[in-house]
Amino acid sequence: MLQEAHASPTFSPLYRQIKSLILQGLESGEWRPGESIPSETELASRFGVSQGTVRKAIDEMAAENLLVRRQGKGTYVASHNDDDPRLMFRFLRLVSEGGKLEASQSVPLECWRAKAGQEAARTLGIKLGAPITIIRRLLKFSAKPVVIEEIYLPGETFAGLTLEVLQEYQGSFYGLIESRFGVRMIRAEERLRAVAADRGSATLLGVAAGSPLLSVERVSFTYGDKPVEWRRGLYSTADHYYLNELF
Amino acid sequence: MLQEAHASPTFSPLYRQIKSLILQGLESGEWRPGESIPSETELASRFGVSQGTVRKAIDEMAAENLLVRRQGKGTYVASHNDDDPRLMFRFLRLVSEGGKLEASQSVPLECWRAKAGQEAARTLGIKLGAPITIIRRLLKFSAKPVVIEEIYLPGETFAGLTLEVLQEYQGSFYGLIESRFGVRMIRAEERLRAVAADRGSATLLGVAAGSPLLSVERVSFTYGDKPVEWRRGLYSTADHYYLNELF
DNA sequence: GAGTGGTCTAGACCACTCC
DNA sequence: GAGTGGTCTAGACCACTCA
Repeated sequence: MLQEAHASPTFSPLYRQIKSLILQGLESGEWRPGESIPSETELASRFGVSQGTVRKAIDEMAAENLLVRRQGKGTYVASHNDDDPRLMFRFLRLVSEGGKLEASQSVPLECWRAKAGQEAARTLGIKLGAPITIIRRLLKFSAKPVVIEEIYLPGETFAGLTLEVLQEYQGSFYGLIESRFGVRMIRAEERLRAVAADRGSATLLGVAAGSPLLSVERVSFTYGDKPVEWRRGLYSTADHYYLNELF
Repeated sequence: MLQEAHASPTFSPLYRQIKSLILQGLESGEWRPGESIPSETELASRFGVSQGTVRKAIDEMAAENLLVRRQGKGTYVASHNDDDPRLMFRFLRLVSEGGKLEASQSVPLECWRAKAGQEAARTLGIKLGAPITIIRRLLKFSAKPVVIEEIYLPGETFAGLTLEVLQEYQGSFYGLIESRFGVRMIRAEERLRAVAADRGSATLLGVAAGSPLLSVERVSFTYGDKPVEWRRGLYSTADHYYLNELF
């Protein structure tokens, strides 16, 4: 079953093999977001390795935000539907000028089907003309509109997504995607530029047309580095800023 | 010397105590950037703990980019004067539209002394009116100006810094700071906004006045979370973008 | 008190680098 | 071949959670 540690020319340490076995369990849905995975000793005996080896595998996955360890309780599959708002809005980097944490509110505006254009097809890795779902929404902080964004999703996977569903759901967008469609976002890339506000966006955000806005383009990935979301947001950075930590 | 693992109410595991001992060695200059620290076995016997405990301490420090492990050779103090450009320009997130790696070139414009104003004093944690050094410089990619920035440094520490020194130095700015003044940047926070180009910046960047620019404000920290640099950059994002990975 | 993750140890062996 | 970091094991004990 398991590769001998040093037998192969494409050498991969045992704990990485264990890691990818656990990953398989996550991908296949054997352990769902929010649930606990088996204990370290249980996994060790199941895979026929020592507890320390399982531990190292889990350590890495916890560092990648795939798993969450809770001492005395167990190890859990990370979820966007968590009590902790830092996990819930993991990907939102926008902070108010004062620095205090503000509750953000999502206001879905539209949701419709379309066919993938050149760019959407390329970034989402689907065929040109394949069905996609597009969402337009507004993000408000303290009742003030701060972000307007469009979200592009591969249509096959998200067939049941409607404006009503979006309006009803309490919690983060990724929480919805996860619990309703079983798709877990685990990683994203953002490309930031400064752009001038077009008329429509300016009106929605309550700024003058042509005023500078922060353009944030995001591609999100699920297991296996598969892209499953492409979005473009325009951020009004008068009273808020995009915070990034560098290490 | 070392705290018994479980004796104190302010419990701190052994490997964290080892970690802070190694950190002391870095802060005090016992081991300098680019040099190797003693081997794990050596440190283990010196601190009277097992190799595994030292290993865990070093693991964390390597994850924080304070140390670099090199199998078969040893563990080295991370440096901004490294062959690897990913370490050299660790904090620069700007990428050209094509995505290909471009050589960036720094063009120092001015360097003068001043007294800290309200904002500089607060962010750098120094007294109002304390001496500071200000640098203005241009960053070029493929000979095109893309970034104009001003850098504020607490003056005491960087007394010998002049325009000539900046012009002569080959390598990254943090490399210079590190080798010439012994100050290691280990962490930074960036605040991003979209702003309109003022006349002067527009001219230098070769864009129209009023066109949108990405404002990047950075505070850099050295050991002990002490702020030692405040800079504000204006990025022209016509042919480049700011790339950020989210996990 | 049973079960979980968290820490620490001691020892064996492998992979890599350099002489 | 000597020395370094990298992997793996087995076992002990601690801290935390929950019933």
